[in-house]
Amino acid sequence: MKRKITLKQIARELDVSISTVSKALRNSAEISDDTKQKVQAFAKLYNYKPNNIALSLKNRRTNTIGIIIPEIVHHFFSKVISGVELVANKRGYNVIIGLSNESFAKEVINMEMLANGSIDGFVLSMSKETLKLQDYHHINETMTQGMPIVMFDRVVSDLRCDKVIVDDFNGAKKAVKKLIENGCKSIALITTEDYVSVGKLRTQGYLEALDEHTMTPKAELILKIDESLDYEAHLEELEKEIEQLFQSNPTLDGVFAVNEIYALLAMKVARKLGLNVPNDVQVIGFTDGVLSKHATPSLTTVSQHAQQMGEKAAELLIDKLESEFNSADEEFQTVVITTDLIERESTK
Amino acid sequence: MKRKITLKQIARELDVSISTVSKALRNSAEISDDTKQKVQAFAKLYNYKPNNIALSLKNRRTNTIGIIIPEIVHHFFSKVISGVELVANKRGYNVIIGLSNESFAKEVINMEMLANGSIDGFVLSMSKETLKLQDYHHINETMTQGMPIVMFDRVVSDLRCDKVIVDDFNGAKKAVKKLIENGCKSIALITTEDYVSVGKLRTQGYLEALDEHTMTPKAELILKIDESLDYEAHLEELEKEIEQLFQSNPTLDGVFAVNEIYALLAMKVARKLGLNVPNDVQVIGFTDGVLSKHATPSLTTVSQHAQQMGEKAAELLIDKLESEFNSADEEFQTVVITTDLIERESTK
DNA sequence: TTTTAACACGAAAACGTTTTCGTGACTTTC
DNA sequence: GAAAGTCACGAAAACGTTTTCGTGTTAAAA
Repeated sequence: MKRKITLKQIARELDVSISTVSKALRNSAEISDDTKQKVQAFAKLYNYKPNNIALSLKNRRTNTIGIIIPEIVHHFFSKVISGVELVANKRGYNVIIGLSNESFAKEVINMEMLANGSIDGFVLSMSKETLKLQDYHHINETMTQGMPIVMFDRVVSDLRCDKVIVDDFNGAKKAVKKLIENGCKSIALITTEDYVSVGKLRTQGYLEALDEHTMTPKAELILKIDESLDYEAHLEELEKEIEQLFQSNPTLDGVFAVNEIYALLAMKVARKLGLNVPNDVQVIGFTDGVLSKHATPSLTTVSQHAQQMGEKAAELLIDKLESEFNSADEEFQTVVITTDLIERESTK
Repeated sequence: MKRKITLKQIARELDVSISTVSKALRNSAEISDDTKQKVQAFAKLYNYKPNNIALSLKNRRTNTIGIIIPEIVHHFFSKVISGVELVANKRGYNVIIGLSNESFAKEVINMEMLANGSIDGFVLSMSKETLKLQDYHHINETMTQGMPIVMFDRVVSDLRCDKVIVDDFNGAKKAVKKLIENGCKSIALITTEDYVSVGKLRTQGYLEALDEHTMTPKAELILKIDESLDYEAHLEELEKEIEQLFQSNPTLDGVFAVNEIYALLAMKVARKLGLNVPNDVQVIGFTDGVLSKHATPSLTTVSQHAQQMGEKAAELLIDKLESEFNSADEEFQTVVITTDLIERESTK
């Protein structure tokens, strides 16, 4: 088990100084061609590669960016990572991940762990708990120490940093308008509690669309799912709630759901109640995950372009990292990724 | 934008030596209580945290593990990462990801990038291209340099390292036996080309199950999908192939597919041909992804316990890292994660 | 009083780089 | 033949730690 070879070892072996080796490898004009050749050949033979850690220490930059997300087993987030990784690699950066599991404490710990020199900057999406507690001290402290942060999707507008967000409001509005144009008269909304900014905006889009068509929103058509019975764990209760929604609104002919699972469940309930999708009731979801594409009938959704979000976030971060001179001007951008309505079989 | 504070700065500020500060913070007995208190208070005030990079350089270990996977937008792989991250964090390690996108070149580049000091060891699953080319020099070189590797899922048995694999053979066998016991007489297999070890083993399991029930396999019941038309991109062609399979085998009453997509497509085709699942034809897939759970009818699958694989792989790796003394004995384990058959609506 | 021991701290090396600044040996120039 | 310039290389500092080994001061023991 031989260790990796270092400059020092090459120097000793070739009976020159460390400086000479270093310069020879970087093709410095200071070194004679003879020596260069000798050194380079030797280095190649022993497969010398400079030690990243030593470089990081010397340069005070790691060429690594950290990404903090609530969970990774999730089509949207993994797609974002994919985008981040793509541009990071293209620009010579590595990506290190931290999962918060929607927990405030884990988010803080993870960030502190990475902020101590391991990375040059963060791309992050906040955990639900953090959003609920509205405690952003860890974010602020990190930024104060000169470490740039780019937030995406689950952002909070007060924080002074770059942001990449989805056009939740217009995405939702577009979807609901589509339902209306397709002839729906009684459109339900299945959404989350309001503290997740994303859910709130989508709700507003729903209301706005109704308003523009002079339809009055009815409280009984809006179902807010308690986050505590998050999907996977409590699918059946969730289904019951949605069934109840259908039963107490017999005229229901359209559903807009803020995520895939809610939409799929709505279709399932409809089928169970003998309703045909899309003939009796049309359904639109949010997030272009695998479920929408492979469901039967396949689901019309609002596509978020997650990969593009990741790419943009990484670009913003790296741009900031590489223009380090502007310590003063400090201007932050918010990039909005537009949504597309992908029409499939669940709408007419 | 103030930089993070260092030992040197604290030392200068408090007019003591760097050594004293370091020792005081680590509560060394060499330092008087007076000085300790002073130093610790100051450090706390300025939120001192030791610089990870400097520590890594000094200790020659980064407490970071690298994970190389073919893609991340994939339920199985993201679940594995989730498992790796879980135990890594529990044991004080960070996780850095590298995506190969199923490309040999990217796999090599990524590994070289990380192997130069950034990480202490690898968890990896090989790209299809690497498996096809059978070029493992990068793996061997990395191991020669004393960097441990744990492979999972897509492994190659010749390589001398720890491995974590799924019991593909028995998983497949169990599934097919289930179909047989449920009364299927004509069972199709939808699989991949053989060079992906995983596909090969599942095929063998299928054959073995038939054999044990003295059923003779028929070539026309085995559909090998060409990898080049991998899912997502060529869904329609794929569907046609499967439809052809159904039509040229009218007595078909069972399907075992080596992944979710193939299984879902089989159900779709069956429905299209007026066949009821599970009454006319029963279907079992492989991989416990989201699709299986949320499909209609929901899909009976062989569960791979991806998260558990990740956890186990990380444990093996960290165990090896932390027992560094055994440079000689070099014994490697192969852990087999057993599969479970999760019965849902697509079987009787 | 002298020797010894305990105490509290500092200097310096080491981890592996890059880079600045010398410096000795030649070569050129007048 | 002396001054100046070029060439090829080495010493050392710096990045931020930890740790080993002094060392000067004071208190206890002889």
